[in-house]
Amino acid sequence: MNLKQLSAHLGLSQTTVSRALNGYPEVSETTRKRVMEAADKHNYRPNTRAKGLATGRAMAIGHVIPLSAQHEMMNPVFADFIAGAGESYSEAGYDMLLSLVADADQERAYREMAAKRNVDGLVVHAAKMRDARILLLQNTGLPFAVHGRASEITTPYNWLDVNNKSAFERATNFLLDLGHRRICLVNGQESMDFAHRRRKGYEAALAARGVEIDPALMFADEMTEIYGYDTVQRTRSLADPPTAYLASSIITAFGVRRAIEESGLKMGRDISVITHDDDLSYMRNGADVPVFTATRSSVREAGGGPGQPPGFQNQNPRAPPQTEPFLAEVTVGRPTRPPPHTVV
Amino acid sequence: MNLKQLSAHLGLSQTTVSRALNGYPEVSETTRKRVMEAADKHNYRPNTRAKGLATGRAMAIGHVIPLSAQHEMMNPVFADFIAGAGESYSEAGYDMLLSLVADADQERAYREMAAKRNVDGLVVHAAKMRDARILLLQNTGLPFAVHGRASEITTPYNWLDVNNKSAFERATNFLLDLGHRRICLVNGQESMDFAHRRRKGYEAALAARGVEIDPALMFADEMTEIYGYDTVQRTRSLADPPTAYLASSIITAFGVRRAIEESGLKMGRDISVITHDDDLSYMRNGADVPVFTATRSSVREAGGGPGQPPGFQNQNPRAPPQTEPFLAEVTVGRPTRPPPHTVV
DNA sequence: TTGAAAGCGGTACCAT
DNA sequence: ATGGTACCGCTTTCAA
Repeated sequence: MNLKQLSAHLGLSQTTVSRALNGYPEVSETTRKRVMEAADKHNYRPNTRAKGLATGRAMAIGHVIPLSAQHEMMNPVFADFIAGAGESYSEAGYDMLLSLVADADQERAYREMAAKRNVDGLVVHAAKMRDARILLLQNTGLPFAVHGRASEITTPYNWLDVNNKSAFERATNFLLDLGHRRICLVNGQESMDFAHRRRKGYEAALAARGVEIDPALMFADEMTEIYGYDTVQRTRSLADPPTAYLASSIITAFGVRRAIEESGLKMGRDISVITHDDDLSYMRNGADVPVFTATRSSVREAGGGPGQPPGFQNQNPRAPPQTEPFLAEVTVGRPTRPPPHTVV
Repeated sequence: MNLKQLSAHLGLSQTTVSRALNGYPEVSETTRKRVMEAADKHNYRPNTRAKGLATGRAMAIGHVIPLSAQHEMMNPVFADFIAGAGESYSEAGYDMLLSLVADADQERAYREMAAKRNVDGLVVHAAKMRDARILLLQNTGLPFAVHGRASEITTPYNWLDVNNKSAFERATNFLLDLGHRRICLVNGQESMDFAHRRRKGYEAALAARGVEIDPALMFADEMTEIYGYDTVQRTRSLADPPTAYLASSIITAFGVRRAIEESGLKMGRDISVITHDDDLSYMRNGADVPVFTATRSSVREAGGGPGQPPGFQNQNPRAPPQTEPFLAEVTVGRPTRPPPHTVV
């Protein structure tokens, strides 16, 4: 059933039916009611493509994931973000387009998206410290927002990020409070912005207590299970091995635990592991610029008015910051060896 | 730059330019070359919506994930499937539409998709034993394929599934070979088709060796970490506790391991844990029906010709079965207690 | 308050 | 080999 058929069926013009359906004020209430009921009865839905052609809007938001960061999808934060965005979009009548693009094709991919006009805007995932995509996108003119940040990019752009630094500062403080002084950071690759920020949080916590920041205890790599495993193996042979591990991903923590089991150490007594997968207190890039918001609830609350792509509109600057701490997994204990330093 | 502008620029009709660009044979090679070069130079890309309107095809495949199975996204198999599909789609000029739909809205959602015509076909994820979506979709007339199977649905439909039964049969045999006889199955909810099949595999392996199938060792629930944890706690107090755990998800295995650590048992000596997240030998639903194929490589090899939505076409029946075993995590050992039964 | 008609940006049929 | 034109389904201006 399309508009033509529906209007013929009603003995009205397409114009009137269209107006009635889209809430234009000049339609009489009786007509509108008739139209609405008929549309409902025949399960009429406007053809997205035709509507888009006529209005110039695609009614879709693209989400871009670099193929290299494909495993990002296995991240609970990502899953939550996507679910929240998806829910919000569908409420607003938008579709979500997922694009996995190979790192080499980035440029072509974005130019194509801009030219094909099948999305109204983009959300870019897995931001790197100096993310080339941002400059690329700024040149295309396609509206976009970044999930994460690119700290080394100075031109302004919209972003939404979890509070990585404070999350890791908090986690580190937690371990320090238990008496740990040799805390091993099992971090993601430093080219990823979040990993860099997490290290900053870890270092800040140590520095605040006057605990030595030992490069031999800081690791950065792709967050696989085997990486967690190897890191433990490597650090057990140190002269002064860590009494705690702070892992950046639940998968990596899995590997850490497996290695600890095999080493014969008693978890929670000899050793602690904390996986702070993410702390979902999202940060926003300012009050006076359009931002994209995530997390299920915040995406929902930011849901757009008619004609407003959700996530690309102004955000109430007085809204309280979102705080949904998300601890994927915690196993803690005090170290058995006496703390080598006095607590400051 | 649109077709009109491009053709004006070239002094040709839109028809000719369109034909040149779409590879129609009646265009002279000189003209085609001129057109191609101009299109390239001006970075021309046909407007997706206009093209779709004219051709009646959306150039997009929808992927549907029930909101209740949102955590499916954190599954490595799912990530791989999506990445493979996405890659294949973009090569064929298709987009991937992701739809997270609430369980209650299923009916409405599918009717809408069918009516809005913004996808050419659907892929349904997280199949249940008796998945109502299949009947729903069959009524809409929208082409679809199921990732997974719905064993209790008897009407024919297209599906692609991992070989859950044989994967778990294999894993169970592995443990049996090590001498284990009390193997605890930490499975997903039995309403999910894959969980049911996994149990069948587990049971088949036990039965083949004449090992008792003990309901007290079989668990089924949502595959969270705490579920794995609780299951271990619960089973340690049995008169004849398990010497091995076979977990259905890496996350659940995480919980199993944590509980074992806390119990003081020595992993790999007192106890074994095996997480067989999935065995990617995909099964196809027959040689003479259109199927959807997944896994990165198989999606790629099934990539459609022009005008053929990838994944909804005939598959070469002589293609060798895909075999990419994927063991997320294995830690094994022989049980310390003497095997209570003689090995058959 | 309603309707006719002109686009939106392509494709494809029918001529030439 | 190339071009004119109707049409895909909807929105929107202009006129009535």
